[in-house]
Amino acid sequence: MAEPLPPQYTPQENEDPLYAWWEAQGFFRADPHSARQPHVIVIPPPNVTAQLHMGHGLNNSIQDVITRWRRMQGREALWVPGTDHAGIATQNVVERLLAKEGKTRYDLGREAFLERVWAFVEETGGTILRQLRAIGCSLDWTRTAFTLDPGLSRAVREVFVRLHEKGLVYRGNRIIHWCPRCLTALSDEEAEPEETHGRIWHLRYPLAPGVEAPGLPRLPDGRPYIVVATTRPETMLGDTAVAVHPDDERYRELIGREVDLPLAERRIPVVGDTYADPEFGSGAVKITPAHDANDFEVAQRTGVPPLVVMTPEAAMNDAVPEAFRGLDRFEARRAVVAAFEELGLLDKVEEHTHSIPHCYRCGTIVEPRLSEQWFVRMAPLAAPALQAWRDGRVRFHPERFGKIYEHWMENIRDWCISRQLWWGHRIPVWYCEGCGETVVAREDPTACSKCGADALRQDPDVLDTWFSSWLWPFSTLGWPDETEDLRAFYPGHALVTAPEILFFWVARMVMAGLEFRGDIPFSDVYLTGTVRDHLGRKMSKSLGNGIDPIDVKQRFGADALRYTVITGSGAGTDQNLNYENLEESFGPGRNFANKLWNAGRFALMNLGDAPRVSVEEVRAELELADRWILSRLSRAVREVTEALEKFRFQDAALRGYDFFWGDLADWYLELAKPRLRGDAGQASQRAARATLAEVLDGALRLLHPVMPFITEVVWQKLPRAQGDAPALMVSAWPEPRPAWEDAEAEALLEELQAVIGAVRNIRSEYGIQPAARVPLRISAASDAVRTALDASRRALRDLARVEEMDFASANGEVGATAVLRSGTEVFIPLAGVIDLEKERARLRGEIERLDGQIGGTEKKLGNESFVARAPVNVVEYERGKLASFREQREKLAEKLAALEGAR
RNA sequence: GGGCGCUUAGCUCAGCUGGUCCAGAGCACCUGUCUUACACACAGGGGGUCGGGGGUUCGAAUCCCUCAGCGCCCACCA
Repeated sequence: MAEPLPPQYTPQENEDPLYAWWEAQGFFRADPHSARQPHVIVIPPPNVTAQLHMGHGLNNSIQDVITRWRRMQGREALWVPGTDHAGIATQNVVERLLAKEGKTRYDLGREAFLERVWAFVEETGGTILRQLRAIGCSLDWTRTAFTLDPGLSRAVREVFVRLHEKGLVYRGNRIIHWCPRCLTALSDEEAEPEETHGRIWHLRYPLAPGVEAPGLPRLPDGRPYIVVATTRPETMLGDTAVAVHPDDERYRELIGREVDLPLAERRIPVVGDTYADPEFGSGAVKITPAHDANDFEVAQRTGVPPLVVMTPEAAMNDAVPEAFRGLDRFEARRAVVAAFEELGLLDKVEEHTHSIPHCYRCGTIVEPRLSEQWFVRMAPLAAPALQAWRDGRVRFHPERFGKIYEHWMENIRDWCISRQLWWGHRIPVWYCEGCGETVVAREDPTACSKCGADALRQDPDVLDTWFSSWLWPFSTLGWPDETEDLRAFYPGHALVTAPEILFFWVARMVMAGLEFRGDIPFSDVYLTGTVRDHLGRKMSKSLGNGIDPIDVKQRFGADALRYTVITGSGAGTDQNLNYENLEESFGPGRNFANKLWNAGRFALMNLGDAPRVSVEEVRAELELADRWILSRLSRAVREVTEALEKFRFQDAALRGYDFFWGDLADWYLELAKPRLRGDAGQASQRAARATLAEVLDGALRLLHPVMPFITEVVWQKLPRAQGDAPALMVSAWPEPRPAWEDAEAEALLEELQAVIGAVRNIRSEYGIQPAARVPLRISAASDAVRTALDASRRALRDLARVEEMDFASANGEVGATAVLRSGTEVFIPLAGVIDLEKERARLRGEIERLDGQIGGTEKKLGNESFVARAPVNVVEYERGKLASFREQREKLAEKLAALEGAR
């Protein structure tokens, strides 16, 4: 006889050892030689130095639900783990550490700095992978990947070279987003716009001497001027033209003439370009080609030269007059405005709200800057990726993200992939110091391919971190080699991630998959919502409003964590969790785990170690409750499976919960108790045991993907069916059993539940003591119902505490009646059960009290001065109260009438 | 400036393609109960004019229009 189990489940004692056992058994490993159909998910690689947060908790729980479900369905389920080197993010972290020592990366030099980063990564990296184990993720750890691994680095280089060979990678001098703090170029996606209140300054640029312009306003000294507007006055120091619309009557004759650029004391031309909108402002635009993307294009079209006026740190450089040199861009802004004011050239200043791009890693305002960078030509890659969505080969959950994907693909812009960082994949490009040739190569070259010189200098830049991420679905499987893994596990199936990285990552993976493997990397993209706090704010370190999943695990268990995040929101829907009240958020999951534990305990007490009897063997002995719960199970199986197939994880989990708690625990176990005790004879006991074992087993399977630990713990303790798997996690997903589905049994049991409910309600309404048993008279709605109720006398006795049951009508007796929806009438005679006199007196008292309040309320409403002063809603509130008092009174009067035998 | 999403009990959320699961669940609240699986539980109960307004329909939380609040995405209006 085993030790009796404690009445409370302790996840802390069970989870980690169980995970270790699963792993040791090799259950997480996927075999490329398997004959089973594969099912593949690649994890969105977290930053290598990241700590697990609730967002990870959510999306990894969902990935694990899918993976565990598919594995149980008999698929060769592979979930690939790994981490991302997170170029700019990780480099920033280490640079901040260095700053504490008063050093910069330049003090160390490139090599020593990289050593330092590697040391940091080795020290802190991998934490998050351990944390994923802690919450039960069934990842195949033998395939753990890192974006800077030699294999993945080779993939990166291969891709760069191939794209270069196809002419899809190019080096260009263009306006890019530049972060003056990180000192690197950023992609368009890495510059995050943020609504900002600011100003727009209107500046006067005087025309060069001798230019006639009759229509223009004039300065006090008589010179005509053009007004241009800008939100960044400091950039005027880099102006090299003023643009007007070619058809704009006001300025047409000025095109080709010049204006005197104030402060800079340069003369710049007026050019004609359709970019200038005659409707906007004065219709004239200052052109700063080196610091504005549109201006750059205008300059290209009109042949105006660019002039860089800022340093990489966004201070004014030597190209500007001495007074402004060295000033930070914002200081320079004030200085420029002040100078214009002083010169009487500040036309006006207006409040202005617009979006300003910020660096997605450090929040610094990004500066557009003319710079030489490497780009990927995206249009040719986007076309097939867009087609894949249009063909339905790639689907989004929820669907609306498809339109967002489409819009981005249709308006795709070239991707700036070079970063002026040190941490990352070095760009595989060398420049020959001899002949100036550019060498792009898979292997580090030793000599120039053109002139043979050995004086080669590698491009100092590294690649955007997403340039390795976009290859993740196949680089993790060994590409560019044709590995067994690649053949077996590409293309994959599902991808689960946050909508924030739809463009950064998801869209680009589709492009890369199609370009380099000729096939989509996955067919279904599930976008989670964002985890927020109870005030709707995004959880963040700086706000201190985060919830640590590991803390939740320690206090409530990993299953509770998973249950909460999975049931907490649907696809693309945000989830609010209160960090100040974890009990509210995670208590229900813990309680449910405890419910499973206790149902297991109950089963163990009743089934013991006896070999399991199948339901088929006792088919003839099955009773109503057995047939009912088997029918319910089959339907639950069908519905949970359908929900999973539709990526509706919330529904799947809640449906499993309802079946387990609402049907199995609340009703079946209670109905089966006396039979399991043997009160109803051996045959009935056998049938109940077989059914209990079957249904509990099925329920645990259904719930395993959501709550893997507790379900496995319980399952392991239960008697195993012949030939079953060694663990729940590798056992078979249940199938619906049409043969078990029994509409009649469901209808009859529903009726029994309604009768029991009615009796319980009456007992509670009349305050009948729990110990007291009541007689019951029933007039059944039909013969079938009558037969079923007749057979359920024991259940009525035990669950409703009925002492005797007659099929008879009330017959003028004093008591309480309930009429069920089916028409069945339930009547409890109350004489002798409660003190009728006392109850009548109580009811009369209640009615009197209500009458007083009703009268009082009416008087109040009739008071004109009150009505005149009160807001309308108060009056309506009072009316509502009055109506509810009347309703209550009516109910009480009915009850009283019944007790007076006047029905 | 475009596009999209959300707004259902005090809280967190279900309610799919309009009418037998339509007003639901869990938590919280009230009343009983330690009934030998579970008080992390059991039984019963109170509570919402489904954001406001209008419309379509025999009938709408569910479809359409509009307004408001919140949030997200995209965009070169200086």
